[in-house]
Amino acid sequence: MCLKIIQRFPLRELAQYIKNHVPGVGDELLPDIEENFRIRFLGKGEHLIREGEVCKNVYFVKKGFLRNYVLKDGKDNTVWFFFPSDFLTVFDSLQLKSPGRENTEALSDSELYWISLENLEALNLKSHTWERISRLFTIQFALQQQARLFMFQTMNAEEKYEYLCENFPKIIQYIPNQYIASYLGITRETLSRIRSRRKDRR
Amino acid sequence: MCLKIIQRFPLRELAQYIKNHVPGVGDELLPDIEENFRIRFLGKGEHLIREGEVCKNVYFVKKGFLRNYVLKDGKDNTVWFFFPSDFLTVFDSLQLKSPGRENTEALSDSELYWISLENLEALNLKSHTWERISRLFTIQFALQQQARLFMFQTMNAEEKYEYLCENFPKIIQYIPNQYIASYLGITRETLSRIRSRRKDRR
DNA sequence: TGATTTTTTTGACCTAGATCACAGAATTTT
DNA sequence: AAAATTCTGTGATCTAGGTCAAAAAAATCA
Repeated sequence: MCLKIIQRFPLRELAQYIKNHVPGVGDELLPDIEENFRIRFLGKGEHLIREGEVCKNVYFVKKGFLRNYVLKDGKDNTVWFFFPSDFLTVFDSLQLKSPGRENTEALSDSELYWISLENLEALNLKSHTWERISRLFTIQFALQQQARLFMFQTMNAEEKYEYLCENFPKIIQYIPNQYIASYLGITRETLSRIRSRRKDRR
Repeated sequence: MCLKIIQRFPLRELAQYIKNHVPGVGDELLPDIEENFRIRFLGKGEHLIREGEVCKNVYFVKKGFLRNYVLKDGKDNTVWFFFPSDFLTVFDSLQLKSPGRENTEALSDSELYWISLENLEALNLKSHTWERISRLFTIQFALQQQARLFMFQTMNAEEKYEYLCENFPKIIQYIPNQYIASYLGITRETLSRIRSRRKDRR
């Protein structure tokens, strides 16, 4: 009885998050969650995923913040930042079961829950509800990608930074400028100049 | 009996496409497809969707090719091209039920099947199989967005064009260069110079 | 088929943002 | 707290790709 409570306790963020984001879903998921998710700790600076690996898991950030990046011609391109209550994976590697180009680095001490794709797909096959949950989170991912693509296709350096300030204040607040620049596809120097011009204007 | 065959006939591309792309799915979908999809014709140059509208349907291209584009500061940004057997919608507008920024233009006389999101969601709710089909096609969409984003973040003009030639020869083959340029986020002039340099080299 | 419109190419120039090179601030380590 | 490292800011240049203009080629129309 007491053990049961202790077991459940660590996964409450995840269960709560799903309940908040998928209408009509309740506590019936808890047993599946408990059986299938595990926890993993990462120290600041440690890597969770390296390019060339096939990513076989989906992670959920309990604590900390992390960054996915791709190296191309020695240049560091930040793909995404992850904060508590974000799902983290290398989407193409996971879905295509092929080696990925992305690396995942912990920017602070972090705690993650994770499930293997194999187990997640078993849940999706077994239960319409899990299939629906997976679909809804895939929609969220697709919406993020689409919005970011729109940013890259239509905005200049300054507009991209403004967009970030308005829509992702958490990134501005917690992430070092060098990574923000690499996330926006501009150099540290350009970002620095944008920031100082911006300060002048007010 | 004969009527039934006639009714079914026009939707065979769609049913076949789903069967080809979703493992373990067979003819049991046909009644749902017949009941929920309608056909629509568009002449070359006609618009299917205008910015500012809430897109409430998902389309499937039976014949022709089309283009989604966004206008920003008078500049035309091509978002995507659609060919036979592609699904077409304005994803964010559809999912968020909010006015979209995209326009859809037929680049040739076209025929589309379409279903309302309302009816599609009813199928998703009623049937685990439809939920799965929807999830798998959402994954495909997300993969496309991710790959395109990678292109924008990491490639220069010439690399983007090479990437297109290798991965989307259909676009090179059928689409006027001005739209290819706008799809790559470069000017017609730059594309023209890349193409002539390329011709020189061989 | 020739006339008109649209698209593509080519050249001369320009500019947003990159690169290079340091100096000053912050962090982190000892 | 001093030393070492890692970040951020600023100036001087450079360059990929944009802009403008006008000709050549291709597609559409009558």
